[in-house]
Amino acid sequence: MSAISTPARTTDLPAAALNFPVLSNDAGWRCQGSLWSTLHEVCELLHIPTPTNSHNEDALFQHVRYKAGQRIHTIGQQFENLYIVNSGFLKTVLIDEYGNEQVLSFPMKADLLGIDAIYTQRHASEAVALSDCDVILIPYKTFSALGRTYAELEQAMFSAMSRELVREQAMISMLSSLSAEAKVARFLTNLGERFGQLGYSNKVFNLRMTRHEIGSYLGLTLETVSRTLSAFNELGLITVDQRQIGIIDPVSLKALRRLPPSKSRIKVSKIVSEKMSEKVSALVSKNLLPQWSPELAGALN
Amino acid sequence: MSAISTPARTTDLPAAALNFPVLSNDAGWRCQGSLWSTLHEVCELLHIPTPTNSHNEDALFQHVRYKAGQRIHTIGQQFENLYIVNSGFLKTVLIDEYGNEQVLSFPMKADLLGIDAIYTQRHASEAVALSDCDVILIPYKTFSALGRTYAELEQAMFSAMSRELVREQAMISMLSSLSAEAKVARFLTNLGERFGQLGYSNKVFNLRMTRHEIGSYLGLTLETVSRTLSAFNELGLITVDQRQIGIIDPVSLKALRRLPPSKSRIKVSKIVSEKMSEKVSALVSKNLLPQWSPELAGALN
DNA sequence: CGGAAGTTTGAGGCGCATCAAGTGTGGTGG
DNA sequence: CCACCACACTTGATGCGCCTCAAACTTCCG
Repeated sequence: MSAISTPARTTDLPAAALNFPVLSNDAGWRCQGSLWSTLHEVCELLHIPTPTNSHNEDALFQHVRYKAGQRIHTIGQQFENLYIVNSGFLKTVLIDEYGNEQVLSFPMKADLLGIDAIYTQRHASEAVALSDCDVILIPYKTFSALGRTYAELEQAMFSAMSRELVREQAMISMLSSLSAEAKVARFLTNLGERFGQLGYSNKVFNLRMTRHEIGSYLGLTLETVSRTLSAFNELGLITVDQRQIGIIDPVSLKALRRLPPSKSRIKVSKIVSEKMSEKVSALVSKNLLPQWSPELAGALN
Repeated sequence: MSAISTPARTTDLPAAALNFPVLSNDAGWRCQGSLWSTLHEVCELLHIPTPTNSHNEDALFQHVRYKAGQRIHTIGQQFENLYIVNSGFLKTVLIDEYGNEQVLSFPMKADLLGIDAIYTQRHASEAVALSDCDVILIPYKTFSALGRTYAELEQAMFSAMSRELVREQAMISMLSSLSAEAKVARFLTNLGERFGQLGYSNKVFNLRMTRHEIGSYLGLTLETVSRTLSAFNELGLITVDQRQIGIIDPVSLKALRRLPPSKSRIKVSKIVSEKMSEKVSALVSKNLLPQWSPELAGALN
């Protein structure tokens, strides 16, 4: 991961002369693309309405290309830009006090990066390209100014940050209450759905990340991830060929859970398992069964 | 938790007649306080600079009092207000599809509630008073309008949301990489620090939440929380008397960790444990030792 | 072609959940 | 006022889910 194969740096960036937020940092060389996007194009990418009365003389936003392995920003780096993924796949990671990586997300097209830097004015996490990427650079100063002009923009930003907050809350809930199988199952279906929203197949796709990165993201070891994928494969829920995933039975995958973690609430779990255990265990091997699923619960009423 | 002892609802709310964001929901009766705060007072509470040129004719913000057990907002409830805690202690929880509670945070004075509702315009979580509370109500419409006037306000909001994002990221990291002991230790020291910032003692304080709620927050069972507290007590790191906690050795508590979860990075862990194991294990019983702490790492160089 | 990195699979062990029983405690009603 | 009950907490016994360690295999890339 951290071994970045830095391509030979041929020339210095001419853009450094501009009073634009300077592009040079130690995260690695970036091949400066010639593409620039208008505010309208950016809004379209993010699926937010273009501000009314926006003029063409509004700022243009620079595209920057990154090769797989390069970092978009690093922890502690001065905050200057927000980033929007235009194409490619990345990961964001936290590095703890002892050098351990914690994967936080796998951003892809239309995702927004860098908002965790607003508070301290320094990036709290690191974003690394998992494939070649095209990223749109939004200078925060420019964004702020635009926000003062177009209230819709500011509103969209609040909305995006709120959504991210909710996503992380769901992550927290998942991390502390789901079994390893359920985590992997959800990971696969969520990834499929995201690919689907981007126009790709939601059934067959390539994992861009290693088992290790998946494990870090889900709070598991890479061995557990590998074993779980193999188990799903044997059960006929998915097909696995290295990083090529085919989702065969998305319904069962989504239903895959574990018993409620404790006596938090209703005490039906025991009844369910007593009534259904032999029946269920006959259906699927091990405890990879979609037990405690809505269907099951409904079937008992 | 979910068994709220709803006080006898004596009369209906007279305030429902106002065109103010209506105070009546099914979350329970609220004793309407007579207190109102100015924008200046709110900014002071949040430790953000009061907008320059702000006039006294700016909106006033209503205080609302809640008794322990009452809900400030519920999941799915229409989003109308942000809330700022003026006094008291609460918890925010997510309820999953099967009724299980997931505690997300324990807000106290100066904390902001409700920002996770901006995205969907419905509250994604539930806020419950753990003690009698005084909460300031900020109608989102009012806030938006003020934000358009005072750019500093909007900036402060972005900052607050970004901070919350970073906090949740740290939570995710902790949930997936720390041992039970380390989680509880961090929980105690963090809580102490927060009390300290509010002017209370950071060494001696009362837990306002049950072991079950702590467990939910940390991704543990209540039994494990209880056992860990007892163990810390026997080791002389803290004192425990029901919910009364005394922190005796904050340094060791903070240093308390676990080995890196895997071969994520540097491979010194083995060397460390080989060199130090007998020495360390002689110092403290079990594996409650502050191993892999900065001090230890430094001691080997 | 060789080495590094990623992946799979197995064997074994430990951390924490689970189940269970008993003790304290605060609130409620007799 | 005390008795009672629901609830919170403690502590022990047991088991299993997932981590850890290890070895072989595959893929990729210089």
